[in-house]
Amino acid sequence: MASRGDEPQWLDEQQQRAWRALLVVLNRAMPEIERTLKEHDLLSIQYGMLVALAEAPESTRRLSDLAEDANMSQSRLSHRIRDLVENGDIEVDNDTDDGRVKLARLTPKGRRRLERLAPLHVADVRRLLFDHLDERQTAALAEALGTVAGGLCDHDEFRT
Amino acid sequence: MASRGDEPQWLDEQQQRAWRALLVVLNRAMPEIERTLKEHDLLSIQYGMLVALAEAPESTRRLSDLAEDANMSQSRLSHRIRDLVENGDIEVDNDTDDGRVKLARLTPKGRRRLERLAPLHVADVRRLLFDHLDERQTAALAEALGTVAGGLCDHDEFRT
DNA sequence: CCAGAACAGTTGATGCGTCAAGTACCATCT
DNA sequence: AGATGGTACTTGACGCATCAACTGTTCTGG
Repeated sequence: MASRGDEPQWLDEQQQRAWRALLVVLNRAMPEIERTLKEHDLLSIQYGMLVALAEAPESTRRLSDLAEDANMSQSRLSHRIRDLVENGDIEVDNDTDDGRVKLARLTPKGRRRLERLAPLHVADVRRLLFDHLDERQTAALAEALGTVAGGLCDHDEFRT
Repeated sequence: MASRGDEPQWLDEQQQRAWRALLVVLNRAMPEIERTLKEHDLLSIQYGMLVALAEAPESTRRLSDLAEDANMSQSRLSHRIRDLVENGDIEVDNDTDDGRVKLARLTPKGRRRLERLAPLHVADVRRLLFDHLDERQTAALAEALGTVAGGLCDHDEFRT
């Protein structure tokens, strides 16, 4: 561990390198990935919603859980789910147990759409990120980012 | 499932883990970092512009180079630089050599602003990312992301 | 030279994300 | 039962990013 200083605590050289590289990845790779999805009339946040539903039991999730998955506000979810419903990819029903809750369900049409898009999306991710990395680097990346992600989610659970 | 050369090429388990963790980092850490800057009336893209200028010789860069740094469109830069100019953090002058070009220069006021904000920004980055990682993980992250970033920039330079 | 292409930057319209305010429902306590 | 507070979701306004269209400047080939 670095010196637990009282001073501003700058980033050391490794941290600086990692941080700047992360920003480059965000600024270069992400827009391109988004672009491919947008050519098929989906935002990446909507793609994520379809994936979350496809992986859920009964292809169904509460809207608030769906929002939590992607760390997005309920407002944003409400806005972005409209298109998916109008397009017939998702159906939304009131929960019979709790009148406040609504349940989103992936329709067969939505699933087909996801299955059609997934290979294109994965191809982007591979081309932009993983084609540059060997197995060792990929494992190291998964471990480091996984640790950070775990920390972020734990930390979030303590928030009020 | 035979491995024929023309099938979709899914992500293997490590890649899947790395990719999902990266998305979590983006969705959780980045908004929080942005939030701190916004409390001081700066977008993170504007913070990046100030940093780029502070590191440039004469604290000066061409607008188009500034846009290239952050991989943003000239249009976006044009919109976002307005506030910085109006606020006196940056001054913009025509290049005497090339009538098309404008040069952005960080003012002393802008530099003070940056120096005031940097510690807060770094504290966020440390808290959200690097406090979760030991030295080995940080080095691995820097190496892997650095490789990806290098690949992205090289690839970009070949585009036209 | 000069015509066209390429480069540098700006502007305005449109769509998405954020925020504040609102409706509706449920849980708890007295 | 009624009051209070918390949860789930929607809506509309506003700010930022994207895109297309535009002005103005420099470069290039004939």
